[in-house]
Amino acid sequence: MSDPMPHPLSRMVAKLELWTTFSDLDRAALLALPHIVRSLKAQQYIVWDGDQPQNACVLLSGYAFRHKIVGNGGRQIFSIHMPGDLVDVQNALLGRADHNVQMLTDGDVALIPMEAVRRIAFRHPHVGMALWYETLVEGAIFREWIANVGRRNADVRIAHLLCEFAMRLEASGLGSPLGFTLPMTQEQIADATSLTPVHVNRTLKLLETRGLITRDKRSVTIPDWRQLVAAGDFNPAYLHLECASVQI
Amino acid sequence: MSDPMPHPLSRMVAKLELWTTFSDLDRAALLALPHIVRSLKAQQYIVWDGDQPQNACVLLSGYAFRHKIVGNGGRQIFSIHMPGDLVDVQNALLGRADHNVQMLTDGDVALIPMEAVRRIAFRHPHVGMALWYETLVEGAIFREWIANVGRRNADVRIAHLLCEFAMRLEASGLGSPLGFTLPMTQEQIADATSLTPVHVNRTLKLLETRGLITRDKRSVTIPDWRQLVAAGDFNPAYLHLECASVQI
DNA sequence: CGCTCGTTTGATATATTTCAAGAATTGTGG
DNA sequence: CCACAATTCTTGAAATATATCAAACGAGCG
Repeated sequence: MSDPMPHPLSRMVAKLELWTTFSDLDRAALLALPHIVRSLKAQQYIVWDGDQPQNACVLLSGYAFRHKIVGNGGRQIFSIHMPGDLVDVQNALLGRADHNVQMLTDGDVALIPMEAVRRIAFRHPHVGMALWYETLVEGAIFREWIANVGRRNADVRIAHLLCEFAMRLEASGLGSPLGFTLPMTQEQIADATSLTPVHVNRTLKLLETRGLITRDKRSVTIPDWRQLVAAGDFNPAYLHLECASVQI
Repeated sequence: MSDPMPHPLSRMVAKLELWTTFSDLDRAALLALPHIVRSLKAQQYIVWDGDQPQNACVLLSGYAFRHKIVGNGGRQIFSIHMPGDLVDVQNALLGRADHNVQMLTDGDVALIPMEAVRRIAFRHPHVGMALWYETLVEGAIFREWIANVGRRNADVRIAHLLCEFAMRLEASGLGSPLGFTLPMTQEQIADATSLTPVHVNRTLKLLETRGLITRDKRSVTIPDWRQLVAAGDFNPAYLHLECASVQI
């Protein structure tokens, strides 16, 4: 009488349904997408900058991130992904990858032939629409990151990153948003906030001193959500989760 | 025997056709989109952060930009738009605007009821696909901006901005990419590159001293495209214009 | 248990910001 | 079309947030 094994893509479907309502047919078509599951190790690449990937990729478990290396050797991280996220349609659909997608931790991914994704978008307009929405929201998040990296100080940037991660965890129904493990080294946090590992270290310490967070290794607890939101200049509107009625 | 007055939306259609091939029906449906044309003055807002816009918006002439104001009062510009660009579907489709869209210069826009856009995306899958592509490419550009602002020095950032602008001008078939007028004040350049107006001024002067650009008021000429590309760490791959065979 | 990778801390360097004021350009009303 | 007002641009000097360099410390792993 245990839970039936959930379909590997069900988390992704649930996430897409944040944006539209699917008919049973739409849902069935999504779950019927051909795919193979791969287990990957931390640090393993899913897509390399310059690749011509043939598959879309859904993260089933673990965490992943996207990044690019610039001319002076610096690395910039663009996003952190959690289970259920479509970690790559962009590169696959556009034909040639313009950035890297890499595992942050060990985890599983599902690879879906891009042709099948294209087909489902054509034949099931609501699915196509949901994919478009997904891309639009991602764009909104990128805009916020440009502002974060461009116009906020180190402490605000990091607080903002923590708020976003917490809120997206909550929206994905993964763990508690006020106490979680941030699966990133300080160097990775630095590359996500355009800082130096050294400065990230000092700034995290500062946030802790200010009573905004508590840390133990990589686990973070947030004693007072409102305070962290204020410190991080965090306005969740850009995540467009209204309909999902995510509240912390 | 003069040119027939071109359809106001034809530039937009041409731009979308960079991403797919349309049937005559698709093209006709796009040109038949209901719309009203508005003339706007420089600085006028098209969308305010927080709005619930009911229309998508196509830029017909002039320049526009998107930006957001952060908590400390800083402004971050996310993109510069030129004629033919869809300057707003994102806010209209997502329901509530998460940033501002504003005219950079005087110009005309076409407002299209969002419902009509949604309908055409449903009924004309190739159009829906092109819109999705458009959004994906925009995401790629945002990623590059995150990297630009986050991991490059002032001189490289500004050179990169100039390269992108030149290349997109060329791709849009507007003016010459090696000599153009950048319709931005130095303060706006500062907000696009996350710098200070003062520092932009000094850095532009530096680029000029290094022989990378020549300036006269707001017009810029690029004596040697390759050199500027090198100085700006500019790799146009992220614009995904391959098919458009844009060469400078 | 030793090694590697990540974290922590200190001292110093630097790119960029801030503040301030004058010059030039653009816009505008008479 | 001129004169005044308002931006925008330019330049200098001083301040600062963050980067760089360097080294020790700690924790996980084979």
